[in-house]
Amino acid sequence: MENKLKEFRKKFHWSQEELANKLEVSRQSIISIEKGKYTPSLLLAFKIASTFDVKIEDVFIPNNEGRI
Amino acid sequence: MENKLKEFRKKFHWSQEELANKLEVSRQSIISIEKGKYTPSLLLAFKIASTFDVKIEDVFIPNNEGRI
DNA sequence: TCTGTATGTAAAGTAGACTTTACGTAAAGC
DNA sequence: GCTTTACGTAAAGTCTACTTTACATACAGA
Repeated sequence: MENKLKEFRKKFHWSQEELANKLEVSRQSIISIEKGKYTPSLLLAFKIASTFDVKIEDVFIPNNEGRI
Repeated sequence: MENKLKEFRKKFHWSQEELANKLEVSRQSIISIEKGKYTPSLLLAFKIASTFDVKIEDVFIPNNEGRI
């Protein structure tokens, strides 16, 4: 699962910590998602999309290789 | 997190087992999601949406009360 | 040089998504 | 009555999303 979290965050000029606060998650979660260490839950994905005022599909791109 | 999984499944005239096979998950997962026992992972949500040829937002509706 | 801001790694713990197995029930058809 | 199909519950196990804490690095500015 690829994502454009970092691009969107930069676009809004937010630090990882600011974004974490807005999303009510830890900064570690932001780092891990940006670095592709894991894919967020559906709920967090919804929150991320609405924070950037876009659709989930605009931020997250599922891979062929994507496991369930 | 509300969802319209059952509605879409009925619309396509699929049993829970058929849908589970298409999505490559267990029938238990389908039951649990339909019954609202848990919300699927982002990857599974993507698969569900593409199976019904709609967007994630068409199937899943985040609640106000939604925890992360 | 010291301080603050931003980013990153590592490790251990908790909660929940998902699996497998097994069993229960109700309806439909022979 | 028996079998098949569809739906549901329960319980125990695995994996991973997410947390907290602590430490490291690099850069900017006074």
